Amino acid sequence: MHTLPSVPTLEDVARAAGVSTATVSRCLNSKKHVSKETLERVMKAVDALGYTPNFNARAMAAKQTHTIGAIIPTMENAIFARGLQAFQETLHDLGYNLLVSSSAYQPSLEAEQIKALVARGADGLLLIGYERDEAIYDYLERRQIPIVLAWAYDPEKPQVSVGFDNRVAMQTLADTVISMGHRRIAVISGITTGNDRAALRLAGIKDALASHALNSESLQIIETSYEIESGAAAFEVLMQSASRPTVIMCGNDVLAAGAISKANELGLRLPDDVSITGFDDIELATIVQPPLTTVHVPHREMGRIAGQELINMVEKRSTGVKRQLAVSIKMRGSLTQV
Amino acid sequence: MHTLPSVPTLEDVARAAGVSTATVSRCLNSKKHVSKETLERVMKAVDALGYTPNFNARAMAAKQTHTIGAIIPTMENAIFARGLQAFQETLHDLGYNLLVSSSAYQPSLEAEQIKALVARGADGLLLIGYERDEAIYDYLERRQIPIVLAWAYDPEKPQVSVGFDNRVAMQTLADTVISMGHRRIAVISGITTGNDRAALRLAGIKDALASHALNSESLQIIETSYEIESGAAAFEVLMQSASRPTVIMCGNDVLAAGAISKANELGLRLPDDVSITGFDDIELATIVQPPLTTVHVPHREMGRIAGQELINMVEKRSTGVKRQLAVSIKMRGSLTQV
DNA sequence: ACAATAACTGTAAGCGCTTACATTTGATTC
DNA sequence: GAATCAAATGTAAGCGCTTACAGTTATTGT
Repeated sequence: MHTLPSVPTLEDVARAAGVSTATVSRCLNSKKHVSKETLERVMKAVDALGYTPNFNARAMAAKQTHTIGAIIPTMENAIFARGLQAFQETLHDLGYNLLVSSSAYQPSLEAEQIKALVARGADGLLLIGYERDEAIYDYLERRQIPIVLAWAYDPEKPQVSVGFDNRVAMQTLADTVISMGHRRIAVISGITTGNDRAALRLAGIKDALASHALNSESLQIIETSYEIESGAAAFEVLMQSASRPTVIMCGNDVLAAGAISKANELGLRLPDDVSITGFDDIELATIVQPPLTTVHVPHREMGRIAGQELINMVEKRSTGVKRQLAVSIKMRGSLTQV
Repeated sequence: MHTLPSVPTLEDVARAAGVSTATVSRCLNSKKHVSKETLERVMKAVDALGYTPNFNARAMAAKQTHTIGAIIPTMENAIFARGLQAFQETLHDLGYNLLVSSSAYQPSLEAEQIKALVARGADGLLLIGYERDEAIYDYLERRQIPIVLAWAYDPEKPQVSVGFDNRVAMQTLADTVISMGHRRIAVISGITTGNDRAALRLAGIKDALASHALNSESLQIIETSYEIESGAAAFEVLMQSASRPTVIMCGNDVLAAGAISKANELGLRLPDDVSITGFDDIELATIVQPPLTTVHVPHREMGRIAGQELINMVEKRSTGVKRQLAVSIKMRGSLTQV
């Protein structure tokens, strides 16, 4: 027969060390105002009992959790992986933890997750892009929860963001494509509803067409979810159309990877039969055959800066400064002259 | 001048609805023992105030959080993505939330994360593989936190697990490889220290060699981290060796993808110049060129069953039943006769 | 008409911490 | 040696919830 597995509390530690709970708490946190001997004795008791502070109790009493929440549209592919990794490393260095959840690209789910994270006591939030209900911004404002938006940058918007101009970035890529002689351009875009990045990238392509005095009416566009299979399916549809495109510009690398793998499956020769471009420059872009021409995004830098900026706000060292990052075109084998 | 942004509490709702806090709490939770009119009135107040329950306070009072923790070795690639997705969907259906963190394949970090998740009040935990310090199992036992281990299965071990026999699975693949005439076999394995899955997969290959009366002394093995670049680097080394292998068996699909992309980069023709195999059958396996021959793992099924099993344990409906899942060999273009 | 029962609702005691404030102790100053 | 001050520690009041228990009212049976 053995005793009930009771979890040790602060009080147990205090009793074991022969001090008050306040002293134990001070040992565990500030470390100030405690004599060296006491500290040692308390720590010994902590070890002996295998004590771990109860996070929820601590959060409730201290009204801060040292945890930051992040809500990204998807975890299923690597689009946000590298940036988030850098974000989390930065937070870790600054003494914060990260809680991540995914909204599956659904605004309503995102709203839910935001509330859940706030209810859990998140000290700050990282969100992707600008587009969301005004009520959510109000909600966060009211609870004084600092947020930074990543993967987007718009000087006009009031929110603090760390990112790049999706529209101009894609326009630049499209300019390159056009200058390489392509005229029959097709687009596999992400769903633009509720996703400002997808919408802006598409707009960027249209901008480029317009600036070259090309008609964007005839631009073939398929909007589909950001998944490999969707990219593959869309590619097949586009290649069956009457006027086959000479290039297919994809809203991100995942769609492009799907397109490339479908092309290989269909026995098409890339880039001679058709050129393909992506966006993001994730690992996948270098794995596919041929390697993908894409827009390089400084994921790690973005994550790192977002982390610093957010903690600055959380610790009230700043009210947040917007940061625009530079992107660049990464030329690889999937795009060729026509 | 506007009022301080104070967050509404249960008490505020109670006051607004003209009832006691207990009643509000009942409305929000059990819904039983409350009259219809009261419920309605309370809900109206909840809406009006924009009230969201404080998770930490709730956790502390109720001693359960309806959240499950999962610690996976990495989030940087998709190895665990699909399984985890299914796991989380299952939890969601059962009314639970998921908190995920990554141990970066480091046992000490995993231990830390486990404690953090427990401190946060996780009702149960999903862990990958068996190999970890006994002290951790004791710790969890003492706090009565149910766990299920996934991605591994060993009837001898006491812990509840949902997975497959990594050793036999890899042995089966190696058998196939050998029966296709390959004799000069090389291996790119994950780091086996602290990773039972990697170690067992490697052992499986040796088993196959032994059963074909082949000498495993001459087996070339490179142990490296589970990353694309590592796979690429290891591939290059192996192909420079005096007796070039005719096949390179990789510890997982990520390493294999790295190998394949390096092969393409080097201008090698696959699978004629060298065959390559993987393990896991993640999306990447179908994207690479040629598509990867690999061991198919039923990720979604594994995640789903793990979720059900764990919640059964959390809700004390069962003390947990181990589940072995079947895997299969997926033949694709990267493996050919020699 | 009255007791017994059922259906709601309220009271208040924690849950395990942090921290403002009070107290004690020991060192320092004149 | 009394007064002053700083450092270390203790006391106790919450933080925002849940829930056992008690109390109230309405309903039912006889």
